[in-house]
Amino acid sequence: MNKHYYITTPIYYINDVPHIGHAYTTIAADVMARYKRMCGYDVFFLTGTDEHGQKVEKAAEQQGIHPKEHADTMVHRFTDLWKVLNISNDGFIRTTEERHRKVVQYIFQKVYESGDIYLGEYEDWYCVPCETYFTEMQLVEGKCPDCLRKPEKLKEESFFFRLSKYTERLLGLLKEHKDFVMPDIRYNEVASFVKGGLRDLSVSRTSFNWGIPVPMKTHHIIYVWFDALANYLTGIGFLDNVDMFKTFWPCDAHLIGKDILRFHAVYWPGFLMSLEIEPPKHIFAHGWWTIEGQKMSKSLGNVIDPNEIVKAYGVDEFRFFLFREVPFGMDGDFSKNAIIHRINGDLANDFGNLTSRSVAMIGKFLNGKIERPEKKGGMDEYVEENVKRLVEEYQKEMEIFSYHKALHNVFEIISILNKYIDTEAPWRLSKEGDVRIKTVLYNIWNSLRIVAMLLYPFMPQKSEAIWHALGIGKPIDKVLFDNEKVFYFMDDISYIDKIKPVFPRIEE
RNA sequence: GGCGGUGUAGCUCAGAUGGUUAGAGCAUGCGGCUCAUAUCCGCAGUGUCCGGGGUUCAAUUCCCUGCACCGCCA
Repeated sequence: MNKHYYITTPIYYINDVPHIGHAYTTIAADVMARYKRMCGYDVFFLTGTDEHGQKVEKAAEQQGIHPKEHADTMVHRFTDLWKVLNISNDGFIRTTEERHRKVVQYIFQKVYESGDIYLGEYEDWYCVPCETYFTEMQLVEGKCPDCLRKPEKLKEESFFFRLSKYTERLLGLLKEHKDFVMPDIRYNEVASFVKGGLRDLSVSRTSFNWGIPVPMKTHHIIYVWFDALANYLTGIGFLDNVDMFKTFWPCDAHLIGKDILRFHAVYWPGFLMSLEIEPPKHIFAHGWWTIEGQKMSKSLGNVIDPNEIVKAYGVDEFRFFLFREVPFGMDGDFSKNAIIHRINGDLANDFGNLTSRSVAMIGKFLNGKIERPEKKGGMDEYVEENVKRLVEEYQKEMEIFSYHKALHNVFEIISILNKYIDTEAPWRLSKEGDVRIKTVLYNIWNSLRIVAMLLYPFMPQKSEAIWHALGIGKPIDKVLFDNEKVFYFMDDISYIDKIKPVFPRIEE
């Protein structure tokens, strides 16, 4: 029985222009997917697009095309970006797919039959000039918060999900699984929200048509979260591939932005409880990125296209920056200065230069091949022990999505290696004809090989490049973590010598 | 308004069941090496640990209170 791992991103709204936030969640999931594969797991990594709703309907109408046609065009903005960002997703789901329609209608029907969905009336405020709906709470002194005109009250027949019924069970779930919602701050938020009592949830609309019809009343459209969340079931074959579904469910981790926490941590397990399906194991909510210290917004015009960032700095550099700069879970700031700083400091100076000097020394002092270590001394033991220790730390941190700390441990190794070289001065050992140069360069070669592997989930291409520089031919993405985390001698390597910088400095 | 969080070096942050010189990275200054991408290594700092009060032999760390900022909810 293989180990399995199922990780998801949210499905992104097809009308949105992909930005750094979309890239962030997706890369975060990709990092974990790659890490878990390396650890020998059979991974299913799912992402996709949410293609229903009024906005899509309207956008299509304006262009005089069918909403599906509109979606078919727009979806490429996401799928193309995932190619650029080197995303290794195993599945991609679009809510307009037939397999999804079946699942959503099936579960709606089932929940309805169990009595957890009932027909009621939904009240809402609608500002005609702004063409926007508001809840009672959003109104400013009874007026539209945007134009301050008086909105009209709309009453709409709607199906409701009996969420209130699940308050106690949700509290139980939270109590038993302290890591159901991560990080801790988010757990507390969810817990206090549920403690406050839950209201039933409107799960259908009659005010637009673009969506999946309610099976027993087809002029009702199944509303956003009921439709969207179900993608996590559809994506792994809920109705059409029962074996696969059983293999991967319950989901190991839903990665999301903090804005959609409640839907994932409260509504979703509520739906699943009604369906008698196990809830996911973890919901991880990450923070937001500001741009040059400012909130990202269309009106400020500071929304950056991730494609542009990649063009300017490189994919792996971008991927690395996102998780090195800010603890995963917290908010962060993306600035030109910060990314250049990270690239020059961490990647070019510390790591890249370490790689350069190491391979150059193997070329110069050992004729391009590592040799079996002969004699130990100096920092040799210290280096091996610490690499071992830091690899273990790295693994612990990766398990709990502490990417930032995991990377910190990797850079600790890099720092030790730079000191090691300085202390042992292989150029001196060489001049003196000391055989220990074999040991020192063997240790450096091994440590670097391990470092490249540790960085692989974050920087797949650069890691592969470094393995090549180390003379290793086997593809890094097929490697097993446990086999590679130890020091070993390898005869079957190609000639190692000076290389072009893997991470060139960026001149400011 | 309710609940929760944060406030530590120029910047970003870590930290201690209370106890001798409060840490890291970056930035700054000085020194060293030459294998290396003018990279790397070493040394040097600097701090009213938000304000006030309390408990204690001893608080930046615990308690109370005030201020500021942030998050969730209403």
